[in-house]
Amino acid sequence: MGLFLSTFVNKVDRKGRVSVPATFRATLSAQSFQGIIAYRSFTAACVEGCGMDFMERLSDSTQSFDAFSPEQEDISALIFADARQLSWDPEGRILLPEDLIDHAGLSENAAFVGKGQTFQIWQPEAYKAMEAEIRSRALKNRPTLPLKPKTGGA
Amino acid sequence: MGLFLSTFVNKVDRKGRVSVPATFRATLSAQSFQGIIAYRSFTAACVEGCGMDFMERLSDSTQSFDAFSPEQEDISALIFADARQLSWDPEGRILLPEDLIDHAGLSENAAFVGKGQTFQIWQPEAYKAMEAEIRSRALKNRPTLPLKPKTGGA
DNA sequence: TGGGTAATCATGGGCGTCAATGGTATTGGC
DNA sequence: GCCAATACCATTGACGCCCATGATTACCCA
Repeated sequence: MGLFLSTFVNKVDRKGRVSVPATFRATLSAQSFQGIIAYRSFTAACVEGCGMDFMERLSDSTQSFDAFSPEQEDISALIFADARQLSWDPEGRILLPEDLIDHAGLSENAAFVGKGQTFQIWQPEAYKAMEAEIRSRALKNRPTLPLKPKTGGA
Repeated sequence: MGLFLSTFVNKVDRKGRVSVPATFRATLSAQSFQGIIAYRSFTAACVEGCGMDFMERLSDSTQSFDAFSPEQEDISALIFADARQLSWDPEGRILLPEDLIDHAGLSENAAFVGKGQTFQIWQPEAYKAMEAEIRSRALKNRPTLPLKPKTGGA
């Protein structure tokens, strides 16, 4: 399937360009759109990233709401209206729009944080702090995850 | 499939012309009608936009109402009767009809707001206000979206 | 096992192209 | 013949593409 794993910190040059980690690009290479979809997280100071396939899955999922329903409206505004298609150049870099940079507080460096099906882009220090917080919470709460049975070969 | 993503603010010139964002034109390029379908939103001060394909899907969906039913009547009046086909010129601009401009309160600029399968055209300030409201609500409510399983190759 | 080599990836900067925009000309309808 | 819609053209500014470079990693062979 191809997952987004690990965390990579890359430089943001003075043009606002930043290299998408090669492994992330490899994960996305089979998709129709050669680039990433990025939108502002509506809960944290970071940028959400994914591929076009995931966006289309999101779109399919909203179909369970009726057209013109309020839920449909909100999700659209938060995600689809905010999403940008950032195609990468031949070297694998994307150009980060100004408001995404502002929202995540990016400056010198950007951290690409794998989250499985998707990934996030953080200001490295901010992510470090967030990670520490999550880790300390995990020590207390011991979160669990019900494992789905393996989907046999098919 | 091709989704309408992101938000683009373009100028409305003194003739009432406005460029349809190139990416929107690209998603519509495969369709039969080279232009957009536009009608007044019946819930907000904006213009709804889509391609001919979506119009036909809407038409199919109204079949779930009985012919001559009140719902069928209403939807027809609200959408089909109000919809117009705006084809773009060689530069990719459409001419906005007067009543659409009035309904959305457009003047200098027009914001093309992607909504996945469709898009909307807003007066930029009005959309900003609407978006801020949705965003603040999202911070409180933390909306979630049940993801449909990936439509495996089949 | 260690050194050398080649390939890949991240980075920096210059240049060409296309999209958005504004204006003018032309055509067709009333 | 006037008004409006559309086609044509010209400008500019952002973005995409090309080059070159450095650094790290992976690979190969002695």
